[in-house]
Amino acid sequence: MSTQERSEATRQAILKAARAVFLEQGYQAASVAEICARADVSKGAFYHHFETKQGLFLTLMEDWLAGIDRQLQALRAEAPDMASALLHIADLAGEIFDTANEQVPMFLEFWSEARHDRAVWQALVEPYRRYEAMFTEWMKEGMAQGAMRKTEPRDAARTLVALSVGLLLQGLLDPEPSRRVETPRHALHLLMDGLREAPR
Amino acid sequence: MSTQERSEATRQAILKAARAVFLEQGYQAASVAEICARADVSKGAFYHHFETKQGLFLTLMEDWLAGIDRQLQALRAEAPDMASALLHIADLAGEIFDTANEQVPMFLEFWSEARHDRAVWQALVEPYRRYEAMFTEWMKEGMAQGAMRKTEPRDAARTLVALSVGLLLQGLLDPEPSRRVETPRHALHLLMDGLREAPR
DNA sequence: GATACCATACCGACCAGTCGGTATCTAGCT
DNA sequence: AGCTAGATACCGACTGGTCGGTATGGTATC
Repeated sequence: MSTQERSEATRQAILKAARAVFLEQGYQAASVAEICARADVSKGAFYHHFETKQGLFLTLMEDWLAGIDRQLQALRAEAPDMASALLHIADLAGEIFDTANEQVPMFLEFWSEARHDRAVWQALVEPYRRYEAMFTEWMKEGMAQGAMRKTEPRDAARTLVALSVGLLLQGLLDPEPSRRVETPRHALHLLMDGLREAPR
Repeated sequence: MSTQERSEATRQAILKAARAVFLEQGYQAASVAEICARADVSKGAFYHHFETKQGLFLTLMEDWLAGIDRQLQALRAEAPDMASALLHIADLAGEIFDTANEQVPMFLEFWSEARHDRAVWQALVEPYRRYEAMFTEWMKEGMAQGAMRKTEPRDAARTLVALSVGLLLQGLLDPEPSRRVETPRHALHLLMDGLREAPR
């Protein structure tokens, strides 16, 4: 293995260990020493690869957000037709949410740290605004294509996001996986019914 | 002021200061010394009134949960008729959520700490289950009274809770208060439309 | 004089980050 | 090919400081 490859491997080992320790103990409680021990790496190596503990945390967050970006882009590419997409999204919701659930604890960790750390806050809010804008566009398309009734697209998008976030967090409280699949499916159906056509 | 009163005042001062410091810095980062300084009280006083830092945190959480309990009981007492309650809840949602928003940061603090602390976790999950059961009952009543269409009441309740939690967290990201009022109103309307009668 | 209430000094553990040093590799020169 | 200067990757002891919690003592109230 070349030096470069070894270096990259060390870096990845640190990132992996850090993710685990942050999840177990939380960002604040996690110690650099333990991350190093878990990665089987010295403190020198740690500070060679990362500026500070916060810097490492931000790197982790950027990687995570990049993953979300990719998933969303893929989702959009797969279903260019909003009408059919919205019809099926509720049926898929169960699965989607069950897989996403692994990442939720880290998401919570990012969020709660963001509340007390300017840099983390910035790095989290900016993508959130992007996602909100993106979903709003989707909603507009859905309305234009007649797949859903006309309402404030931005509020509709925010509602979808809020419900998703709520469902994911709810999943954390639930030990039984069946509810983590069924409730989102049901929930998205309910919301989509409300979004489809005015009843009454 | 009697000794008892003074003692109680000290206790309350500590609780108040602790709330502020926990909100500003988070549970882990908050130091007992700073809480004492903020409450203008010595460390001796602190450890006279509370077992540990965690004990204080749990007390804070119990008080907070007791407040929720009271609010929910009041809500239920005010609207014994589920049919009309569900019809109006969406219109009221904006206000409700705007007032509730002050408490959300503390809620997040409880939740994220619960992920890493057994005792906190237990103290948080148990009431959550109670609330879920309570909402489920409300949904059942709503269905029995013909105010909403028949679906899984438990999933419907969980959906309502999830959406609420999501909206509250979303409010944290939003600096402009108008969205904090409008989005919940809109969101609850959408969900209630889905809950009312099957469209298609 | 017993007890509840509070103050202060202090302890051992721990923590993020530093720093002097080593080992390995690469580039350029001869 | 052999040699060397410098860069890169890494090591681990150490520092200055903070933390939660305790031990001990004082004082006002019952």
